[in-house]
Amino acid sequence: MARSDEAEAFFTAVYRAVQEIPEGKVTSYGHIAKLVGTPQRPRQVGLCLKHLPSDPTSRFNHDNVPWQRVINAKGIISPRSQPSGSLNQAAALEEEGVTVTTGALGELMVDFAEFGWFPRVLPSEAEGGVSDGDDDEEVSEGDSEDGQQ
DNA sequence: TTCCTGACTCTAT
DNA sequence: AATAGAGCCAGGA
Repeated sequence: MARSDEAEAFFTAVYRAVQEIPEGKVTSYGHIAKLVGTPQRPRQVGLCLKHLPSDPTSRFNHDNVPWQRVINAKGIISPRSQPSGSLNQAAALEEEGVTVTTGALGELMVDFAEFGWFPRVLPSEAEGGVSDGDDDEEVSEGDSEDGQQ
C-alpha cells in the first residue's frame, strides 16, 4: 500500500504549507500545489482540505490548519465550499484583516494583489511585479523545489 | 471492481 | 479580452 503512504505525504505537505500562511494573508491552491512539489495537481490540494480531519487529536485539523486562507487563483473563495459554510470562511478572513468583496452573483472575491501570500519572493515579483493599482497575480515558475523540512 | 465527480489551473481558440 | 476544453489524481457511490 505504498500509494496510501504517498497520499499521506502529499496531505501532510499541503497541510504544512497552509499552516505557513500568516494571519491576514491568503494564497491559492495552485501555489500550495507548487510548494508540495506538484504544481500540476491543484485539485488534489483542495481534496486534502476537504479531507482535513476535524478531529483535534489528529496531527492536522481545522484548528491547526487555516484552510480558510486558501482560495482559488481567481482570488475568489471556492463556491463549492459554500455548502460547508463559505460565509464563515469569508467572515474569518475579514476578522484577520482580509477585505472580502461580494460580487453580484455572490462570489467572495479577495484582493490577491494585496493579501496574496507567497513563501518566497519570486524573481518576477521581486523585480517589481505588484506595486500600483494594476494587479498581476501571475506567478512565474520559480522551480527550485525547497525540500519540506 | 469500475465510473464519475471534484475546495483547480492552464492553454488554446 | 472572453470562452471552452483538457489534464491531473484521489475519494465516493
